[in-house]
Amino acid sequence: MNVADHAQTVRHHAQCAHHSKGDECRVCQVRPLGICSVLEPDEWVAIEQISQTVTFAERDTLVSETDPCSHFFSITAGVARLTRSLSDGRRQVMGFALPSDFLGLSLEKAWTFSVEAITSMTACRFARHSIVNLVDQKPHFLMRMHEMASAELNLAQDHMLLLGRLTAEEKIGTFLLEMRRRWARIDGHVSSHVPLPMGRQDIADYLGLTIETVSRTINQMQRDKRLVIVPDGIRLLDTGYFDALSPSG
Amino acid sequence: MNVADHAQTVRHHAQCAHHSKGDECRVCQVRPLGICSVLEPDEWVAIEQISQTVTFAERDTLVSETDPCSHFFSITAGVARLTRSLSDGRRQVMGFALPSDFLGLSLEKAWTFSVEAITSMTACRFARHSIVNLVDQKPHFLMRMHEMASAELNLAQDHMLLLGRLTAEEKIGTFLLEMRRRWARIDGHVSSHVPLPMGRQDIADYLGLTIETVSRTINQMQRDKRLVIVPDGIRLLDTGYFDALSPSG
DNA sequence: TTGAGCGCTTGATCTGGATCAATGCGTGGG
DNA sequence: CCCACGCATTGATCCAGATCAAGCGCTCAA
Repeated sequence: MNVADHAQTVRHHAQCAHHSKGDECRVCQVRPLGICSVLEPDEWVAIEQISQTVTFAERDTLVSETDPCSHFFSITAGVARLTRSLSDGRRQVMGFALPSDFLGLSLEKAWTFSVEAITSMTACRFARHSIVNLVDQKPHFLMRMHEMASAELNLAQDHMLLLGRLTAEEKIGTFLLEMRRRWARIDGHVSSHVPLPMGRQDIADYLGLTIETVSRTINQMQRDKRLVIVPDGIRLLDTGYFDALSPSG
Repeated sequence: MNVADHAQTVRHHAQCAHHSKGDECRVCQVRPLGICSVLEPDEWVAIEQISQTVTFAERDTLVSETDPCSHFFSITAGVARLTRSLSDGRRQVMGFALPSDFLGLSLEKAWTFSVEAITSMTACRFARHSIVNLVDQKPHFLMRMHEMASAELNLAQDHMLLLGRLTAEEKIGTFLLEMRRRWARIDGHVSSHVPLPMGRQDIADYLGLTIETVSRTINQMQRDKRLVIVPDGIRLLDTGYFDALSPSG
């Protein structure tokens, strides 16, 4: 039994405790941003009936690279990392999943990466067959899946350019602006304060660097007054510097 | 007027010359592999009516990174490179498009990469609105698009691991096996002979290396009797070596 | 036939980031 | 309170791959 199955059990108890179904969707903070944003009011019932709220603790594994894909997830709170690993331990972080992100956009029968909770998390969990049924019945839902997968592909291509052709300084600068942009979308406003819940090693494995290079580069930026390191992330001081550093702004 | 528009004109004349529409699809070599594989016989007519055969010469630009997307392409012969470039000239080759590959899977309104012909090419060209209509009317066609885009995303993630975490030798070995696999799918059988129509600089920009490192690594592999360099590519000698080199076989 | 140009190879040297090696430093458990 | 452990930082050194610099060997045009 993997952690995701265990989370289901936990959820089952919680659900029984307050004797209601559907509260979650009505109060969902990320519905306008996530996969559900495409649903009409009369379809909320359908999505609620196939969803379960699940929670994960820091370091829990949501899915493993080798798992068959029995469930999809829509993240409502917390942050996870998506990783692929080689047998010798080398690891690439494919991306970070933030609230409103959907895991399983490809609709494929097996996962191609592991997902691990960086912070404690909550997510809506859907049985794979339920989503496949929904997609068969609601073409606009499939279209939404396709749009989100296409956006992912576009981001993946941005990241290929970063990994293949940017310097360490450019990689870090681009990463910080990317995180600022993603938090702004979730929070509804841009802030110079950029939370970084992931550790230095996760950042290194995302950017194709070592932990030492990540640490040195960020600390050099602090010495140069480009940013300030704060307990949960960084605060950007010289945004002009970062904009000039990053190929796409 | 870009090259793709010019190709349309050329095609228009060719079409008038043999007074027929639809011959192309009936004799299409890549239909079982490409986007059209999902179509039922009665739908061939529909796809024929919205497609035009276009040809490109070596070095032609099919689409530019900044172009709006007015047409999609399904490649029937030849090879192209998909690239993104930085203002200072640094370039990342996002991938190589081979026969049966579709350009425009994301269905988005603008291109996010340039496509340039490496060899002379032929392709089926579709107006964007025609494909969008088809997708609206035929959910299984949208599903096919989604499957192909998901496969692309998966490949992009493989490539992120390659760019971020593999050595030069591993990158080259993985690339050669990837090309062998892709040609095998098109040719219907695996061969130790792997055509490489792209130049060394294209390979370097695909793998995040320099042209010198690509050349040195391939020539070292030849000295080590792992492969033989032939005029149009390479021939693999020691497949065990390459399988061991590549993380995913 | 010649030679100009282009793609590829090869050699010499350099360097950005990796590796190796301590040292802080905050936090939670005993 | 203290200590242990996990993370981050910092310093010293190394090296894979980049950069700089010639050549080589096609092909094609004059």
